[in-house]
Amino acid sequence: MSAISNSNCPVCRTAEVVCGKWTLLLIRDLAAGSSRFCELERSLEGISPRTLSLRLRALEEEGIVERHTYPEVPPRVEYALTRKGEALVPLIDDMRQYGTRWLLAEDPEPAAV
Amino acid sequence: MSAISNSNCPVCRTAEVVCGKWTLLLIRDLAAGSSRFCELERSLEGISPRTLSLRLRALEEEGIVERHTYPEVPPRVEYALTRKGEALVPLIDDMRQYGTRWLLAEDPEPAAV
DNA sequence: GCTAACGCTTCAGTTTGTGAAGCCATGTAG
DNA sequence: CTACATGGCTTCACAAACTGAAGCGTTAGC
Repeated sequence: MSAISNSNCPVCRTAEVVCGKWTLLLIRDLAAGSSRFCELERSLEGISPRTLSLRLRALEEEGIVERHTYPEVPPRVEYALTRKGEALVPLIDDMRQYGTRWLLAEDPEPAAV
Repeated sequence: MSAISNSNCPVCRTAEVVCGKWTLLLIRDLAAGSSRFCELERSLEGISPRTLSLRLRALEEEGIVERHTYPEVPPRVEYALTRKGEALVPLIDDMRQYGTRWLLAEDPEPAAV
């Protein structure tokens, strides 16, 4: 995604980090304990390996994901959230709440909070 | 964006609604009181009118945005968040917090919450 | 020798988003 | 009378993002 306007606006900055397709789901899976490329690939049903690779690289550059390689055969690479990445988890929790209440519930307008 | 995998997963469902470029910023502006097309267009510096139009239409179909037209000259159209749309505001607040703490702060790892 | 596993990369093709221009109606300025 | 502005879009040609299938390099198992 090319830049989103105002770079002093915290919402815009976060939007830039987060707005690629799959990004939030990828972070969700990393937060849930997935760590290997093929594991993520299977969990994110439908993602192309190219996109996954690009996302991981971009998030690594942002300091949101850490990459550790182990020189084994077959090769093993593990990805994990940094603290900066974990700080995005509340956002995902909100998404889960929203989806549960407004997109999946039978009664779309439940009583109260 | 074409579908994201699992349609029973609340996070995936929310991601589908929210992952288009500009969507979250648009909701932020609607939450902040903007309501007219040209107002949004000016506020979302860099958005193309086509994209704004598509976003508004899609969000209207989702029941997140309401559209009211007034038969005046020049014509007036006002957009507003529904309750389902307002329910997304916490997500934007999280983004603001995240952006402020992790993307704009000078010390990227501030003491505590 | 064939296949599978892992972590990718490459390629052609589709989907999304951009930026500039245009449309329709009217009011106001020159 | 003509020109231009306003609001809310649509249309178009182009660029960026994403997809799906195939392939690569290494080694282990059948």
